[in-house]
Amino acid sequence: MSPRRLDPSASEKLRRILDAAHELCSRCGVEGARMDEVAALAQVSKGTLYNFFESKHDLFLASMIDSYEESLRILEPADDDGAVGPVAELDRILEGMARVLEAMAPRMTVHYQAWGVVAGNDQARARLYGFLFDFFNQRSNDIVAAIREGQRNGAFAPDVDAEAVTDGIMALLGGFLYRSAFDPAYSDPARLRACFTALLRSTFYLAPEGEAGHG
Amino acid sequence: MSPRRLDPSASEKLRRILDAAHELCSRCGVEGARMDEVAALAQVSKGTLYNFFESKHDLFLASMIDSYEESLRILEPADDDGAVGPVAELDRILEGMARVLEAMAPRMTVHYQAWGVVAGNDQARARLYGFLFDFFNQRSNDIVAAIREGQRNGAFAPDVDAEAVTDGIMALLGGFLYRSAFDPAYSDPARLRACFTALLRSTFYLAPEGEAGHG
Amino acid sequence: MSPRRLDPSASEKLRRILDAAHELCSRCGVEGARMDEVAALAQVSKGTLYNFFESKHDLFLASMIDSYEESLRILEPADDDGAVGPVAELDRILEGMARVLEAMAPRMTVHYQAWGVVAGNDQARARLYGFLFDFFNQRSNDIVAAIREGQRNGAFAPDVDAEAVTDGIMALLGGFLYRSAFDPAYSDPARLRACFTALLRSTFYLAPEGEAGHG
Amino acid sequence: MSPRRLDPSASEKLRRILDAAHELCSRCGVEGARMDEVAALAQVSKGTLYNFFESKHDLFLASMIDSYEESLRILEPADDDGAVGPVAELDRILEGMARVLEAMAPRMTVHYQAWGVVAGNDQARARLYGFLFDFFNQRSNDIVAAIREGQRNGAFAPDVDAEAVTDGIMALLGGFLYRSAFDPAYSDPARLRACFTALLRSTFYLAPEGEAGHG
DNA sequence: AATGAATGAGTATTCATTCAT
DNA sequence: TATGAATGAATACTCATTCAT
Repeated sequence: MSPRRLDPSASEKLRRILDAAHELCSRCGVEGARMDEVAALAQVSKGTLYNFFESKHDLFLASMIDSYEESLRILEPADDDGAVGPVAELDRILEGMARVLEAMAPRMTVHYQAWGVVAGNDQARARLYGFLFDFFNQRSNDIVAAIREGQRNGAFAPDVDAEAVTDGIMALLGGFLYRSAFDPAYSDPARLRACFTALLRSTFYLAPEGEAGHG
Repeated sequence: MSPRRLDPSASEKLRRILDAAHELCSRCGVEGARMDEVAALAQVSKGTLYNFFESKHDLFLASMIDSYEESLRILEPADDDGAVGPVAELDRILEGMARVLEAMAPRMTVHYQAWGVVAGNDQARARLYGFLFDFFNQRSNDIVAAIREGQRNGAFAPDVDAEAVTDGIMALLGGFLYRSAFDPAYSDPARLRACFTALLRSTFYLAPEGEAGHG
Repeated sequence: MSPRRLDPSASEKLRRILDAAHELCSRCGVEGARMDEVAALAQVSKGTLYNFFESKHDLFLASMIDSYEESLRILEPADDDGAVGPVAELDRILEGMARVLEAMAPRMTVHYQAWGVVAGNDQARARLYGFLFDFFNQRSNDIVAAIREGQRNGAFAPDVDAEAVTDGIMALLGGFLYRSAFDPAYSDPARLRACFTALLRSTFYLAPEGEAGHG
Repeated sequence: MSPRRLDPSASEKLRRILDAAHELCSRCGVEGARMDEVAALAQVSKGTLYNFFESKHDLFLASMIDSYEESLRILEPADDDGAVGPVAELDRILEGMARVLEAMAPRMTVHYQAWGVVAGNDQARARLYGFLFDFFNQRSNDIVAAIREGQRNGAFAPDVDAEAVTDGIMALLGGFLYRSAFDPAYSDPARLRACFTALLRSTFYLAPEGEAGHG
């Protein structure tokens, strides 16, 4: 009879908690954030926080990894736009990165704090580092594969060191993220795209240079 | 009459304090480090710490900026090796960056914590951000100037976007630093040099491509 | 229609709860025991605990008094073995005490904690102290009565201070209980019986000394 | 120049802390006592409490063991009153026990709480139990030695089981202590002395019975 | 009556900072 | 100027108790 308003499901609560932690972390830093405030902002009691997480460190680490994941989710939906060959594939990957920069830059203050949180806690560090290591390596593998495929079918210059170029592409993203933390100009995805163009297009795309390429 | 036991000079003490702070920061994180431990490791009393610094935050911020400066000092002495033109100048800059990576990578865990320390403290943040902003912009200006000089005297391709390439070069350093924090493979300067080669040489150095360049 | 799954009777549940409390009390102490654990061990919900008891203190106090009662129950069934005079009666009482020691010694760690629980709670203290006061005084009265009866009919020496001897007998039990908490040798009923023999028999039983006694 | 009022020495502070803990323990129980209150009562800061003790448990355990020691100290000074043989020696020991009862009875509420504190903490339990075990055994050895000596030189009846009597004497003290916790009548040393007289004198002192003894 | 997730008052403990010597 | 014992504000965390289902 009563509208039986379903108790906010556990996942809704978890969402509110993670968001509250993120918000406070970006406002005051992990050290400055208090569990009382997290609870108040998430509209749950402090006890409930501890039903979801073992400790403050646990909570904030989870919040920060969640924030990474949230920022990176932007890469995924594009997977199904019928990619038409390695050039388009690489374009798609680069464009994804520009969008990742856009999504992550406002969160860098929070992300960097993760290092403070995990320093001196081997388990937490392993978890965060593992997450980042895997993310970067998976992206790298995708890029290397696209370049090799392009070299095989003649779309890309054959003498390019695919691994070095891939390292460079990933590094460009990392470098913009790094710099955006203290220089907002580098959170602009257009600026990253300009880098891609300047450093990559002329280098190894044969097409933009007409049929000539480097040779 | 008294044995005139020479007090260790203030600068020696300061050195020991900064090093102790750095050491503890890398072992336990800023939050986990205690002033007691800093004092013990630096072989001074806790009171002495407060003769040098206003607060724990001040001390660790100073330690981290000192660590940055220490890592970047490697760039400076080379300034006087009679640079013979923009190509050599750029080579020198790139080589300096490889050495900076080598020097900074082992310290990244500490450096990243700076963000945690300064979050929620406007003054400290301004100081850290200002330091980094200035460092990166000065480097960028040097590089842009070298490229423009090279374009003016025909050493570099004229159609290259000097600013975008410069952003890219700086980003490569930043990106390697970022990634080295969780993937030791990226603290290897040889890997960064390989990136420079793959992404830059063929792009805008006219020389390696003969007098032809891109067109 | 419904399968009429018989709920375990309330008394069964109560039994499980009291036993669980006792078990945890002896493992971790009252302070260390948590209601969660009691509920889990008793296989009821936490809410059910509060249907039976007002509070944690109430529950543990009840558990401890129950444990006392359980240990002392051993004294009762013997009441009906046709006692044949004060000597046999006293023997029966002493033997009962040896059996009480045997039953209580393993529970002393728990019993002593009762004082911690009731300290600072006048009502609870009154309840526990009242219980113990009554038990000891009833036993004392029984013993005094037996001795006086024996003195009246010539079985015991007439010059013995019945009250002092009774205090002594009760104290022997109390003393063994006290010491058994930290020295397991004193939980051995044979050792208590040896005390009774050494201190009591020759003192005021006329019988063992032949018809002569002390005079 | 200034009166150089010596900082209260550490031992003075320690004394105040232990006494404050004892006081609060007897008023509210260990569980009910708060560190804030201990600090206030001892006129030190909470931090100082933790300079002396690892934890609340540690502090109260130390306070309780100190309280035992304090109560038992009453036994020691008498050692040098030229004891004139085993009868006087035993009298001295028994009188010491009566005085111990007098000193300890008001502290029993606190002493019993020790069990609550050490339950579930193996190390603390070992420390408390070890202390009590040693105290009781040392007293027992003294008593057994005095009885044997008396038997050797004919002062005591030779057929008395020295160990059993000793167990009994110690148990009388323990039993009075136990009972005094809930029945103040048993904190009266005269009542314990009456027990000694009733149970011991006629039993194995040869003297009071004239040359006759038991037979 | 039974459940157990949610609550939040209560407290032990920490550690940056001070200051008498 | 150096020391380090003392301080006490600050806060993570616990767990008895409640109550909607």
